[in-house]
Amino acid sequence: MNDNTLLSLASSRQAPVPNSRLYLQIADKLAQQINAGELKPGMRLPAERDLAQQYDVSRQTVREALIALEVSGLVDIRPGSGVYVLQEANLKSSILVENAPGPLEIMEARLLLEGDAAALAAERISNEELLKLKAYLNQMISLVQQQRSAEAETFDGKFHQLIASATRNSALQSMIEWLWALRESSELSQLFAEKIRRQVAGPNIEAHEKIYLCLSRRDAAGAKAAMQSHIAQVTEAYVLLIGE
Amino acid sequence: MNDNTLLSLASSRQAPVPNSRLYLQIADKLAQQINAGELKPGMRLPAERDLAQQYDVSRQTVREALIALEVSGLVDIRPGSGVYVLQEANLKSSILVENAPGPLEIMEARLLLEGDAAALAAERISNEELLKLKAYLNQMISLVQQQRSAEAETFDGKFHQLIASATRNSALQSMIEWLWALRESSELSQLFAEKIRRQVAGPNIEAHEKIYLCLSRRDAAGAKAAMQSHIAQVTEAYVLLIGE
DNA sequence: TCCATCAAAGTGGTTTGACCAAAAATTTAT
DNA sequence: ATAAATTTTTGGTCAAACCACTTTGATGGA
Repeated sequence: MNDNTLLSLASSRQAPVPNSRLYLQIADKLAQQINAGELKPGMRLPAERDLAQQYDVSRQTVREALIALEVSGLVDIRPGSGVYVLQEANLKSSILVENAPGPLEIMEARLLLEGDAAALAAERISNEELLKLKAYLNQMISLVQQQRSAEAETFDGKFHQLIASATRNSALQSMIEWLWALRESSELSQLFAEKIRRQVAGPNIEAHEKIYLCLSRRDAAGAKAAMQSHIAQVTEAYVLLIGE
Repeated sequence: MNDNTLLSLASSRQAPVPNSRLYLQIADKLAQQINAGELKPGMRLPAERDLAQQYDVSRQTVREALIALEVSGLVDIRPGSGVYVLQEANLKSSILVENAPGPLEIMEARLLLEGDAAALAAERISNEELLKLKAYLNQMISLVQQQRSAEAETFDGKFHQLIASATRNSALQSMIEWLWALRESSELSQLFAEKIRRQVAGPNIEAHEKIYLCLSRRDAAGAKAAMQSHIAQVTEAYVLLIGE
């Protein structure tokens, strides 16, 4: 019965102690009214001040409850206007990634995505960004020469991230960020990176220089080819490791 | 091929429209740190009072941001103890928070990603999947003939999703799913889709047939070209709408 | 009468500062 | 060394303001 629509951390059905957090109780009550159809889509809820009085809590608590509802997709908060019911059947499909992609899948996706991104970036990158890119490259070179490959890799990441940002496409940028984060959160990928770090001095300087060169020349096709060749090379190292 | 002429009303990460709601800005910053891996799972965030000082906002605002993150499933708030990071590398979170990519950004990303995906799929798709694809296509045709364009579009989505799945690359698949989910969660994109639905009968059957044909022939280059031409056409319709 | 304009009221957004209860860290007593 | 008592830290809640924006409605001229 106690549906506890939001954040049902509770496995216990009828916990004598309801959620200790008041704003979640309020959020649940409102969510139940919405799901029960008492509050129909399009309707405006009472003002925060009224809800506070109605449930005998502070306005602040009501606000927190409403924010929870908004993030859940149940209501739409319109500043200066009010809070409006959006939907009653909340059956949106979760887009959660259950089975994390493997290292090779990540690299294949990077090959395609970052290749395209490099081509786009070549046409859209600003001179300031090119300077920043060059700076990253120099840091990378310096750190590699000092055998500090681990630190050099952080600039490797920044280098690629900056190119993603230069595409002026936040969707592309988000996806590339995600792929890198995946790599860092994957044990297997980390293991590969570790092994490779022992074998080679650090990030491939020449490959990055070539990418930078193509970008500075606004050579989209060249940048794409250079980026894909770079990533393919790293992937190759992965494959060799697996072969062992 | 790379139709980079897509004008970019791009809202880059650098200069996002400062959402008037401060707590969403804070939530976004924290979410980005989590997704970027700066805040790793299990880590405890600074105390609310510290975060408030760090971001130069009130503690109340920080609380609201944290509640949004909790409902999003990124953090776990433990009263009396602290706020802990739950997961990272979750593309979903980018939808819940602001800074959602615009319609044209989404389409540009789809052009690149789904183009590559079609090429990969041409080489890897199974006969069973081809049959399923054909079935989707037939349903689409039938629904379009009955003027039920809205329903036809659901099979449009399934069609593209199946191709993404046929790449055998879960990273690619997740990203394409994410792009579609973005489109559906974006008011502006929905508006566009609605307007287009009134103008045209429904999904472009010929374009989908051509894609299917190339896939069945295992023609990677052809599939990529067909897919990109298809998406470019839809994008073109968007651009025309903006022109009005 | 109509309607553009502007003032007032309503609404969410944010700040400040205070107090509480529970968890965690520290000290004290055994 | 262990257990108990105490202090500190942390999130949870309340309160009273003020702000910016939206909505409403009254006003006044055409």
